[in-house]
Amino acid sequence: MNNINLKRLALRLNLSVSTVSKAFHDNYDISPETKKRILKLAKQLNYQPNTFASNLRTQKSRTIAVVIPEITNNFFALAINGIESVAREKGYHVLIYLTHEDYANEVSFIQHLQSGRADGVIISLSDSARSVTHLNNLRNKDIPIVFFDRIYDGMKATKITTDDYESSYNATRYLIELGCSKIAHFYYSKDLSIVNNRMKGYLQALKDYKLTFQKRYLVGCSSNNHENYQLIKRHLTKANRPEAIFSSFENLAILCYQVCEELKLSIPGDVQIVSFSNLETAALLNPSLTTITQPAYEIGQKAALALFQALDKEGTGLSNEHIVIKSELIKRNSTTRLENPSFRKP
Amino acid sequence: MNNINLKRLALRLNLSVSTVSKAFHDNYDISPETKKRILKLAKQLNYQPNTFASNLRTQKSRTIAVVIPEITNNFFALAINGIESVAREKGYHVLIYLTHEDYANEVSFIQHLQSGRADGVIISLSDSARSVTHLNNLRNKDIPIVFFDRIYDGMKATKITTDDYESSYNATRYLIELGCSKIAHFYYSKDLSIVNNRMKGYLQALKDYKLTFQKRYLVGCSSNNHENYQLIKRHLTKANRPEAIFSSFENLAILCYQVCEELKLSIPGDVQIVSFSNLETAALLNPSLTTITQPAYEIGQKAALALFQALDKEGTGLSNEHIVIKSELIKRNSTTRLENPSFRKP
DNA sequence: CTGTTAGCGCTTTCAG
DNA sequence: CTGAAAGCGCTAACAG
Repeated sequence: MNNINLKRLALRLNLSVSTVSKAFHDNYDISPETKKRILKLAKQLNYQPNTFASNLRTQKSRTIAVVIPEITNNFFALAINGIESVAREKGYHVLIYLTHEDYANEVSFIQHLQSGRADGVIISLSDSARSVTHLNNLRNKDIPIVFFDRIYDGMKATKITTDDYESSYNATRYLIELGCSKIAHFYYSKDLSIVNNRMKGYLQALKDYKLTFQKRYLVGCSSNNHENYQLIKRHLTKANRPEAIFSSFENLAILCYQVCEELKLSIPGDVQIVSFSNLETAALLNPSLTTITQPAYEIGQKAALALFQALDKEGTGLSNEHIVIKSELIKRNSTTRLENPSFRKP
Repeated sequence: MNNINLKRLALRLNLSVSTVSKAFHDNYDISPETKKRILKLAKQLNYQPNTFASNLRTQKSRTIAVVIPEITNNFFALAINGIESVAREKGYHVLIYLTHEDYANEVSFIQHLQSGRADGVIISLSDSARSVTHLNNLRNKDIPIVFFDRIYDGMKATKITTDDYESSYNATRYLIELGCSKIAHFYYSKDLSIVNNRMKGYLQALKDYKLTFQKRYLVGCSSNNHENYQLIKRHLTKANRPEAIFSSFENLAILCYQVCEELKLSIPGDVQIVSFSNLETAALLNPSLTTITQPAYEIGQKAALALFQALDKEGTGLSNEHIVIKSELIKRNSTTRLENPSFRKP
């Protein structure tokens, strides 16, 4: 083991371990020359302090954990991008945990994170999450939590969401103003806070515009896309098929596209579609997709900033702030195109 | 600090620390009843062993690091998915580092990883990577490295790529067989292994089919998409504009789409486009996009498996295997559609 | 089957 | 300005 450590470094310099250690932590009294000598040899020998030893000693990991349902989804990918950008700036490391919408995974991850592996946790709840004792356990160990998008309201913690209710309301109104009266809403995971809010916005818009709500236009989907495909197909084949679709999730909208293609329904000629979606490139490729787009990168950044704030004033009582960020209704139709496409920034 | 640890657990049970410790490491001799007692109290008190203490002691972190250029890219997102799936199965944790194609970031991440924070590293090189002393430093600390997609050939390590040369050759041939003779190739980052191989496949196909290579159809792009947009526009406005485009990267293909839209060129009527792309949904939304699609999830899995193999037989000499995985040419045109869309699996 | 003990490598107080 | 020493929490060899 030619591994270099403080002790060996000290030995070669005829200094004590503590002196050498101090050289790496500026604030200590140590003569400039010795410091220079130490740093020089350290660089030369390519010395890297052992993370675990210092973590153990200081009880800090300089690491945050991000727990999300999935990553092959532009919203979460962008959010991680935002989180990583501020974490790196602060010299923190980022652990990733993917629940794949499985509550058991979520519990096991959170349970493990009590080990101190991370100083704080940013989480977007899994689809099937119910009990939250695992989250309470974590909190009892003074590990701060920040929720984003799929939040749990019952815990004192910073939460970051978008204006799901308002944007859904506006999207529905947009469809109504286009002249549609038969507007279907496709959703799943009724237990998720966001799903609920989106549905409420939809229902309220119908109400305000005096459209009678029809139960058959409220379509709860499952997590099985093949089943969903058939379900959607059935709905678009019926005599009374909807003139417009408002979808809670991008992948449901994509299924709608595929169904329309199979059924030779033109979009937006036969059916209008508006969906939550952050898949900018998809939208760019298909000019008839109107989307509600969440500023995922900013959400990620905000979440990370909130977490660091909590870490800084640790113990001073937890923030219970609920930050709501505006999402954008991006209207497109076959004749207009997006100006200044922002590509896959940043 | 109400934090529970081995010592406190032992105290409450009137046992020694070591006995308690043994209860958590099955293989030791310890009476079934004591073990049960210990585990019971541990669960009750919600005990979680301190990661850093055991890491420090065992010199193992049960953590791997993934260093990639970006994450808002379906290829890398899927790859992480694959990596995470096998890591979780093995009880490993995953650290994420995003270089944003910046070599300085790559160096600093790798430099830090010598601290032992991770047992091994999976990396796809940054765009601008040149010197590899940082990688050598890491290797000197016996931290295994696995390369994927954007590999560095000069180091003894497992490397996983797709058949870039062959798939590019086939894609080019496909365009030729459609009757195109003026085929442009758009690329960037000539230093990347994959870019080189893709270009070679393109050139060889031209040669084999006796098409004279024209320098102006070989278009090197930059990392600035706004510049690229203009560049592509210029190329598609010229009198002698290409009949087909073969693009090394998805985002360049998307720019082509946008340019075509602006110039009112129909795809595939006026211009055929084939591109490397893993953005399945985008392809689904736009039926005229023909893609070379890499099995990113499998690549991630293979990379992780290779890394764990290296970790297992640590010191027994490094593997220098180069695994090549086939990518798929998915042909689409406006009249056919994909059968059995796999959605965003898995 | 259980306990004692010696560190892993680092930080940090305290004494010189 | 430098050094000695204690200890973070855990593991594992060794003794009993």
